[in-house]
Amino acid sequence: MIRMTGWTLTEIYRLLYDAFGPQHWWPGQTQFEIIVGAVLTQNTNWTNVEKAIGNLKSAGCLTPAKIHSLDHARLAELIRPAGYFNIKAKRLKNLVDWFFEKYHAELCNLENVPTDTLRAALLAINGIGPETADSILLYALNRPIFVVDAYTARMAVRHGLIGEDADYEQLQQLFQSQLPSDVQLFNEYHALLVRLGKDYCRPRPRCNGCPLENLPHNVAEGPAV
DNA sequence: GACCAGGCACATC
DNA sequence: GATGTGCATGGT
Repeated sequence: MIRMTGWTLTEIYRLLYDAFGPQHWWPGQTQFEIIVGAVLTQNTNWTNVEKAIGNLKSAGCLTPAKIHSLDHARLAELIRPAGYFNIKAKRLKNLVDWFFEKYHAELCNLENVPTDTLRAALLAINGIGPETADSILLYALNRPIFVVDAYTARMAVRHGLIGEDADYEQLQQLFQSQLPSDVQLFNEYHALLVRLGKDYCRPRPRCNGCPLENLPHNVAEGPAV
């Protein structure tokens, strides 16, 4: 087991959970809403995503069939508050088109598909990268996949858990190899890391009051990963 | 007014 | 294979 900081990922999880409590992720009332949110939140503040999802709901368009049938301009208009609305409209369409053509837009048809197969299929869709695919797998489809994001990378690098040149797959492997394969744990851990990141782990870090401030770290010199 | 946010694809070298 | 750039809104 790697203990470069003297702390295991399980112990770090406990520090975060004790400090912040349960985060109740993913915010979203249905599986499909979570899937849409995963695309809309790309490089965007969640409050902007909420507005876009609100627009889709108000227009009665938060269903696979509606998004499938909407023209690009109308979809882009509805999701405008989430930013990058033209590119995200295409990405949502690509995802929903795949869901229709391959699985007839029925989530139950995904249940028996192995996680690896599903992940590869999602990654093959233009506009769905590793973080978006993994967010869908974990939060919408309840698969035990750890979601890595910029905050995860910053925390792991700054506390010496991994080298700063680590890529997405290496970071994911770090967490998945050291933690039990547990959907609820992966759900809460990622959400807690986002909470940590928002409060303390920005590109210009704040340390005072950080639940991890007593861990050996190099925050002052740490790269803005 | 600058910085940042729960990325990704594509062009260029 | 690594690096740079476009995509865009809204909060701090």
